[in-house]
Amino acid sequence: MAIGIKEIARLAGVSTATVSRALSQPARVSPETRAQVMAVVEQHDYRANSFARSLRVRRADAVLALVPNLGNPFFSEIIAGIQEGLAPAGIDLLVTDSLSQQVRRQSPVGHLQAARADGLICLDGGLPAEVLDELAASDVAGRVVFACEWPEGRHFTTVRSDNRAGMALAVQHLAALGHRRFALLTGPAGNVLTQERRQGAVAALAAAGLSLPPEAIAGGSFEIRDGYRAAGALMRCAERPTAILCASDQLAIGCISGLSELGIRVPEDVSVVGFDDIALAAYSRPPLTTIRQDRRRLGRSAAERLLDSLAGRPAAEPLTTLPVEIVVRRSTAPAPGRG
Amino acid sequence: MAIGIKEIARLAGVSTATVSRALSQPARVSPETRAQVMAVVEQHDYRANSFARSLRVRRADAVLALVPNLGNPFFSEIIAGIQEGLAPAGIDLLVTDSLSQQVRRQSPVGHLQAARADGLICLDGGLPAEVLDELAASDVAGRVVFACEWPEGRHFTTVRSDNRAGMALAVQHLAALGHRRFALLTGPAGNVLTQERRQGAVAALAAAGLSLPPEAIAGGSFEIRDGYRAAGALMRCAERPTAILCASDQLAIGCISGLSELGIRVPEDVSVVGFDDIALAAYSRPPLTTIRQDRRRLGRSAAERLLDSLAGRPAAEPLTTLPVEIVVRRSTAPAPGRG
DNA sequence: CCTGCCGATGTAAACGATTGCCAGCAATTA
DNA sequence: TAATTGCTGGCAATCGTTTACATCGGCAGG
Repeated sequence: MAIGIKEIARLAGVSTATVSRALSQPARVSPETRAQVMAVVEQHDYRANSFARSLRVRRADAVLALVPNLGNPFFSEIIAGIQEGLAPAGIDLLVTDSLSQQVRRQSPVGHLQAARADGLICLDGGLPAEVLDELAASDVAGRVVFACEWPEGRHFTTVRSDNRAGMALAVQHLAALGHRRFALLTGPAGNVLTQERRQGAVAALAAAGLSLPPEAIAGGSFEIRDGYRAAGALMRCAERPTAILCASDQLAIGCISGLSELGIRVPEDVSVVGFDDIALAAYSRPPLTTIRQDRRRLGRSAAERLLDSLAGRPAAEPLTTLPVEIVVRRSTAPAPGRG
Repeated sequence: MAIGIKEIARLAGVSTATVSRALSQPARVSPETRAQVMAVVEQHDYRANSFARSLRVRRADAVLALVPNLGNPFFSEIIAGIQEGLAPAGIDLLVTDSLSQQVRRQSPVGHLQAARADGLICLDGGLPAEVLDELAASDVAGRVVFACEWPEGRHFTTVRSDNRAGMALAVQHLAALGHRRFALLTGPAGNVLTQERRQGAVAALAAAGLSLPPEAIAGGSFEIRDGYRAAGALMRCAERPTAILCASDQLAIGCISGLSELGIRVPEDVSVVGFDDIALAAYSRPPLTTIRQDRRRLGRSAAERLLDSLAGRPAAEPLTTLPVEIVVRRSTAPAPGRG
């Protein structure tokens, strides 16, 4: 089918070694020979078989990204960032999701063991312990980077946003608007982002002399639907909150939607802050005040970290924390009665 | 580093041939031998080097998905569907975007030529002609499937949604509500979906005895921002439309946002219909009436089509058109004055 | 003129699996 | 008893590269 190096060598009247060298280390062959080889190469647009090459050099030139759920649009921007970081190095990107891995009972480490990928970028902080143990094995750990989420109590290279600082920004913004009664819509239980953001919120509230009563905490996923559902629950609190902190923009949008069903106006009656700044945040009604995390940069940074590590220049600091910022739009306003 | 088949063979006291057979054709070795081999295999959790295997069997067990823009969340669901269709067959998914390919001046065909991927699923209908020519080459064409978008005037295997029927459903719904003055927010010029959807709209309007004046057509991308911008333009029409057909949900959401800035209420003053039924459509305000296309199924179907084709059972019909349906929510209402 | 060196090229051995072919052996059949 | 059949398992070629090492002129220095 496809033409091979032997045939190119024959047509150019040189040995296969020379063809190989003409392509990968041009300085090693004389200009005339190189031109001669290149002519034949281009004429047949020959491309070296990547498997033979990978087999020989023991390098896949590919990395695997493991995503909790490929269908979740939240991750697309991160994936794009990863791709962006990988492309200049000519590294290919394989993707798969944790779900299908589990279903097929195979571990992502398989790809590394089979030499199919040189490294792994993992966006799922909730991997089972036995998988984490595999990843922590000495010959694998150096080829793994966690991005966005990460498993607790482990020591993998990790790139993440400053989740606590983000929640602190949200709290400060709302407190400055005079809000005193807060509620929190959290993500899934056990998720590390849920915990970080909650702790960030609690700490910032404490710093402002405020607290978060247990009944003012709802949620349980990052999904729109749960934001919608939780709106009702929060409004049944004895002390109705005037400000709702959400662990994701999706939760915030669902929540606003649920509030409006109840005849509660945002931001007049209640202020809502999201987290992430997804594309739609600016165009939801009302436009959402939220914490922006640069997901593309997160991905790019993870890719670069991994590339460094694969090239044998491990970062001094295994933990990279990217800054976040607050984007004030129109879902937040002064607390009622302080107009 | 990783253990090889030779070592496994030695430890199990058999030849490499037997190890290979024990793993890939268990029936070919006796139960005792198999057990013996498997014990050693599991003890070292040996995984055959995928490159050596691919080199020998001349199969990558991987396909490449080419996406116009990885960062666009619209595609994530399709990608998830592709992965879903590929996983049962044990095929890996490589992804890249058209943009980074262009920047690096390399064609996606390169991956096929280099034997890195067995096939290509292309979500970008706007590839340059020379790339399409490469793809149409006889030894490549059978390994390519277009999904969602497709290039016109070519004969690639294609899986798509019934875009025309979708627009017809939208028109019929609005016409039944008494609307007579329509506007259309289109996607990017030259995009095949833009054309299909426009033609679907025009045809359905004609069937209802209605027409679409040129000044009632705006847009130019599928992005939110352009929906927002276009809202103003449409409202400056001499004959203000009472119904706006949008080529994407993002356009619709942007448009509604723009209309609300102008003090125009949806659906009281103007009805708006989207296209796609993205996750947020149900939770935007008002909840969006839209045409649902099953993006996951689209991806799955494309993967299956490609797998069939790679396995040498090409479909009788190169074109697969998936049904769409209308989801009526609250962004549409009877035309003003017909309460 | 000889020696040594250097740059350009070729030779051939890996890389790690799969698989066609064949041999050995036991069980079945004539 | 001899011949046939069927099942196991080993040998070795093969997939298409890369690269260590050998080779071969040519040229400069002695």
